[in-house]
Amino acid sequence: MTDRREALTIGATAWVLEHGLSGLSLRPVAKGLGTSDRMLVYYFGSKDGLVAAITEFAGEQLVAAMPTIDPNRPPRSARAWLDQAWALFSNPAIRPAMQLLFELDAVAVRSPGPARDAAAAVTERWLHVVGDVLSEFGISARARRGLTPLVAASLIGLALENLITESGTAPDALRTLAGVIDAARG
Amino acid sequence: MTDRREALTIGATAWVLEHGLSGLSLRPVAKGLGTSDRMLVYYFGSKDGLVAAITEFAGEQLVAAMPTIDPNRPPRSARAWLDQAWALFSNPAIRPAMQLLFELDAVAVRSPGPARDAAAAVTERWLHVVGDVLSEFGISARARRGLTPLVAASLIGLALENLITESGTAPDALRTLAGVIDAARG
DNA sequence: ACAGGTTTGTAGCGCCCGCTACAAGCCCTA
DNA sequence: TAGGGCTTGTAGCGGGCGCTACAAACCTGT
Repeated sequence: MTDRREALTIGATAWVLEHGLSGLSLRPVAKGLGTSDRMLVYYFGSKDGLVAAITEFAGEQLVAAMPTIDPNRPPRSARAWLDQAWALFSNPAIRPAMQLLFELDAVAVRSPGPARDAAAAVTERWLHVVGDVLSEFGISARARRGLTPLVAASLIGLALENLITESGTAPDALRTLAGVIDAARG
Repeated sequence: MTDRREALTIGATAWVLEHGLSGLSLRPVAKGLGTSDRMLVYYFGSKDGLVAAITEFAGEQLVAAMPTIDPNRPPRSARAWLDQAWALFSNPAIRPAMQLLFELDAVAVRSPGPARDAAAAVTERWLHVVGDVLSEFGISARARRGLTPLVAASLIGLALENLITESGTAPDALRTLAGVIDAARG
């Protein structure tokens, strides 16, 4: 049934969030889900099918988790939104998702396929979200053209750096970035 | 002998640049190098030893390839240096190295070990290089504090985005970033 | 109650994996 | 030239891999 397949997809994605995508093999995943490799092949056709389903679902989850603007609590400044976004990116509970994102990126960078599709969707959505936020702050379309990809790339780069080195430079960078955004409001 | 080990490390790194690090297994690598898996185990102790040697060497290579300032041809503006750095990052010949960098990052993000050490070394070196460049442009230490990690993270984020989506937003972002740097020269 | 399609369990095939035992080859010293 | 360590080739072990054949169990509509 489709329900069962969805449940397995959700469970397998959770397994991947915890254990990583790279070393995935059917039997351990199946055991973790209380089923057998036979069933995973039955529902997903092959290991590639399972991985595709996981990446697709994980991509949707990541897109849904983007730190957009809450209409009920609109941030009062660029700084406030950046802090809000950074609090999400550096939240330990979100860490597995960030790890999976960069794992997807690594696969996507080397070859096309479901991983690249998912990574590209997440990236484009992220650009869109940042663009909306900047628009909300009254930044002109002309200024947004360069500022949107700059802000989006900065946050991704800082998140990656933060996961690797924990050097703690992000707050300073975010303060500077907030100044850049404020200056663009004109 | 140590010479043989170094030669195998170099060759294995080249193999990984072409084929990726994640699916590495001894026999294909050995065949590619004209030797046997037996020899790789002999010289590196185990597969983990080989991977550690590769990541370490690749990390050194990446560090050595950073787009620092050429004293003979100092760039005349932030824009010029950014263009120079971006030309390197988006150079097709460098692409395998960028792919390996993000593959190392993905491993590093999930667990400590040689990959994290290498990735952290590359990241810190990159921060250092960017800091030097900004200093060269006469930007104060105070302004550099936030600007250095911002510029470093931006370029990494843009490089990643560029490899995944080829959306072509990087030039606009770089133009904006150049304006930010120039403004900081005060 | 029963037939027929859908779902699941058992067993195992062939393959590649990391790694090792063993012996032969090699080269340097005496 | 003989000995003895460093280096290499051959063969294979145990195990996990993706995947499949086959049959039992299950559910559903009549």
